[in-house]
Amino acid sequence: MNLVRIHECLCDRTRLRVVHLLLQGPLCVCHLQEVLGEPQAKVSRHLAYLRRSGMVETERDGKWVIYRLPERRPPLLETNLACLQDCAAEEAVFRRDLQKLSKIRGLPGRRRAAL
Amino acid sequence: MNLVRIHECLCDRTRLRVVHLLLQGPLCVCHLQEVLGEPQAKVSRHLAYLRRSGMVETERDGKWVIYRLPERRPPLLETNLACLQDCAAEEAVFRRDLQKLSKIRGLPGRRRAAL
DNA sequence: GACACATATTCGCGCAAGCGAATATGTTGC
DNA sequence: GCAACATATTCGCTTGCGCGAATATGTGTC
Repeated sequence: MNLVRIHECLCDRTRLRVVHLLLQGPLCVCHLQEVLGEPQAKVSRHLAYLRRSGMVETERDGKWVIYRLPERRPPLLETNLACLQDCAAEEAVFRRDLQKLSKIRGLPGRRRAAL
Repeated sequence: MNLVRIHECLCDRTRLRVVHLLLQGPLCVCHLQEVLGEPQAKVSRHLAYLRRSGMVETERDGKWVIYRLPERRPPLLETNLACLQDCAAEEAVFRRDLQKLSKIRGLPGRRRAAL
């Protein structure tokens, strides 16, 4: 995980939104899809990209796959994630994503995947 | 200047080194070239990229062209530059670049471009 | 085993990036 | 005007990206 890698992960709008959402905590793919409102294949491909880059980790929970930022993060990554956290408030997309996310989470939910 | 743009600027090793160097202050192209040790056309092309993206500004001083980070920076940019400043210490390339830069600057210099 | 749901992968495409080599443009000093 | 220096641009090429469409894989349920 070097600086170039990190920025490569974040230089696409969809991936940026994904990482930002994961800053709030682990999420299953279906929740990510719902918040992003992007086609399934697209989301999945970007998640694969992030996984290959070491930006996210996965864990299977029955039918679902949970994505999370790594627990132990090297300083480089930590610093950049903190930066993203700061910056996200500045752009409307991210604020909207957070709203959508909290709605989905607040839902009575026929599934309890990825809280 | 949105977040994606910023990360696009920083997702290439050469551009990352350029921006990091410019954090130390304005520089003329020839100094940048010397520190980077990359072919002229390559440096120039990446500088053009950064200029088109609004990441850097230029000013001509006789034969030389001086590149600098914008004086007035929107918060997004400022935050990310601070982040880069923090992170650069972690990777050897950047430390080496700083050393080379100070050597060049310390030089008796047949030119006084871009201090 | 068949089905439904969740997720991943493959394919074919268009497009932009990055590169070295060559060439063009701008500036200064004679 | 010409030579020398500084910088920018163009060309032709290869490579990787992001996409939608289609298909494959994995997992619970009946």
